[in-house]
Amino acid sequence: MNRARFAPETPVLPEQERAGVLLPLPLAGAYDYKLPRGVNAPRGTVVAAPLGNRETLGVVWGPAEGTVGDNRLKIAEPLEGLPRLPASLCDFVDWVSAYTLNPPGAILAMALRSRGAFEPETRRIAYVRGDETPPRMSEARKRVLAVAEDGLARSVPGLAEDANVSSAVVRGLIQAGALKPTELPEFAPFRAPEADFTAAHLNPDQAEAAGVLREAVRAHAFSAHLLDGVTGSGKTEVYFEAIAEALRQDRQVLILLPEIALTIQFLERFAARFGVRPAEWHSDLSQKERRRTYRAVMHGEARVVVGARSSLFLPFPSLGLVIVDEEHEQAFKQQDGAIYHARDMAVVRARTENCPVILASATPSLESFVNAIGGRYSHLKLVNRHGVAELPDVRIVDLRREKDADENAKWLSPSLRDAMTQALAAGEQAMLFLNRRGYAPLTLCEACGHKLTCPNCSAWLVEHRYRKRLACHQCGYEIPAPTACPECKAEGTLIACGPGVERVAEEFAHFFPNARYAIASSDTLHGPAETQAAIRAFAKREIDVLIGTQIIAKGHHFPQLTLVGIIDADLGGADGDLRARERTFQLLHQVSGRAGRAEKPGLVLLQTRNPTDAVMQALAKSDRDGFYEQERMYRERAAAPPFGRLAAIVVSGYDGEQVREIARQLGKAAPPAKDIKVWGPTPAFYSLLRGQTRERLLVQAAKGVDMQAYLRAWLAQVKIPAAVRAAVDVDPISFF
DNA sequence: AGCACGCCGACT
DNA sequence: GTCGGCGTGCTC
Repeated sequence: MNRARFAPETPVLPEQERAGVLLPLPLAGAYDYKLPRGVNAPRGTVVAAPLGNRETLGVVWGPAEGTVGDNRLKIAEPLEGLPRLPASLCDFVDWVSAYTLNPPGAILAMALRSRGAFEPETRRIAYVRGDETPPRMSEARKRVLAVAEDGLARSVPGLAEDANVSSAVVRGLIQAGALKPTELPEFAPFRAPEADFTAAHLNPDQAEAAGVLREAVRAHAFSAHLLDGVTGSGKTEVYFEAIAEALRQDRQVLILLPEIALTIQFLERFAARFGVRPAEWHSDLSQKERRRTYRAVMHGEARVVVGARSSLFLPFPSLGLVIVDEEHEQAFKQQDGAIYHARDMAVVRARTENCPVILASATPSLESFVNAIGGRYSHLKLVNRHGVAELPDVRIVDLRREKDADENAKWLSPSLRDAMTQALAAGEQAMLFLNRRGYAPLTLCEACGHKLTCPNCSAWLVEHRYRKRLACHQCGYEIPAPTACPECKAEGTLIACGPGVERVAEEFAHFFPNARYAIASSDTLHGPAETQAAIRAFAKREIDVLIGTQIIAKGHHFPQLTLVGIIDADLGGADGDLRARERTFQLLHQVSGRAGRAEKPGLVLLQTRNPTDAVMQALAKSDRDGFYEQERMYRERAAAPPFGRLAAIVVSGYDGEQVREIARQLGKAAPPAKDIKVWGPTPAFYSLLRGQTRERLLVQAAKGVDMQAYLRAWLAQVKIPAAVRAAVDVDPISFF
């Protein structure tokens, strides 16, 4: 690490400064360190801190606490030549720590996640043609000089390779002065997006929303905005205008996308508007790319960053706008390590940065909807659908009533098959949607009733017939599909229960042997590349029917797609989860939105056994706001979020008995409090996951209650052994 | 998170 | 008799 150097002769000051230094480790708080004599390091200063027999990064967090004896303090040395972490980021780390009940160092670790970013820059020496002519010339030397003629700087191995000589030849030429060294910058710089690279063409709705957002960016103050517009209404163009304004104001922008939406298409769209791609931040970046991007953000050189959850913790020195696209997506909820919701934390980050935040969605989360209705967020509605005549016609197919003459038909109702026949005859495209990967979600033995389950998880093994394997979708455990029951050993008695996309495709192929179709799901055997290929083939009309999971619900506009069949609209509605209905509505609404084109509205067939259910009715009547209103009232009556508060504690570990014991102790230790109820412990939905037993406790509190204070007081009562983990999830979104 | 210290099995 | 398994505890 590049520490500051201090001459040993530095005059001794009367007092050596001490400071509280936060280390990126899950420790209870900051540690006291001495600073080198004469050094005064403000909050945010990055230091190299000795710890035990090693050295770690740390950040000056505040004044020393003084609880540890002066003689035991080690010296933390500020790293030279690097900016401090912005004070606003330090405040944000503290806030997230207090809110999620994670130690501050654990949150700081997320902000220092690029290991190499604080190492000194490596110098890269390259060579160009020098002034000297070598005293002795050879064929090999001539070739090298010929390569160098173009004036481009190359490394020694680069020159040797291009000239097809050994590096000894190159070195000889360097010695002779025929090649001279130059220093290359470590990384290619990020090019700045241009606010006015192309002009936007906005309809009046869009222009109005863009005006509000531009004004908010110019205000340099916190404000929150729900950009609420149906699929195809042009939300992206609108928030691009806010980005342009932030660029004009010389400020940085963070765009958060759910993992799945981080696509080439988005980057290209951005480049078309601003001239260059934005910087990217996500888990697949190589170490080098991380370092480059982190440093560019830290120096203010990366102006716009598009990232997944973890980009929230980047050290922007002048953040002027935060955008969360598809803000309702569950993918924003970080479930391991520190548990947090990136959408909520994005609002907090914007507040600590004193800048606006835009939440964009066609189907907002109920929380955001309530905030917008209640006036806490500005509500920017886009109602016009670009290039599409009208909303699709959504019809309910009551599976209880449809009698099927054809006994081969298990998942495709007569109505759906008829509509399909018509669409294909008219030369149009169709989509079949089922949010379930594989062939069948359950395999059981007809003879003994044994269900095939994962040995590490309390989950069924899902058959993947194409691969001839059974797989656990929780932990990745896989076995070749057995021919005999592992329990009773009977041969040929295993039967597949229920449909997955592969099985729907099989039935489709049976009824439409001449149709061209493909399956798209996130399965790794077909691979993401194959899934993208299927979607591209569909877009290019090389296939007529796309059968897939939620992967086909997002993005993409298919102009010839007029029919969407939803195989099982009830899936995911019955698990008793608080947000199950909201999620089902969001997903089905999104899938339905795929259907329709300029001249002809689309048709959506919704197969269900609960035709009177509010979700189905809202979809059939295109009554989104009615559904939200009903859901809002339901939550309000139940004092459920956002009208009440929830927290969950998940106790997990490999020793099941120990886990249950600790969970019991926690349950007993819950302090009685007015307005707070504690439920459980009960086994979690997956009571066994990756070999770990899991027990769950749920805390339900009235809206004004200080949930964190209660949880802290409670958890302090119980000693949690190292082999057991008690993970606190404030504002859980699913009850798993 | 690392890393050391500390008590119980198969080996240079 | 040691080398080494990872359980428990500490790091300013």
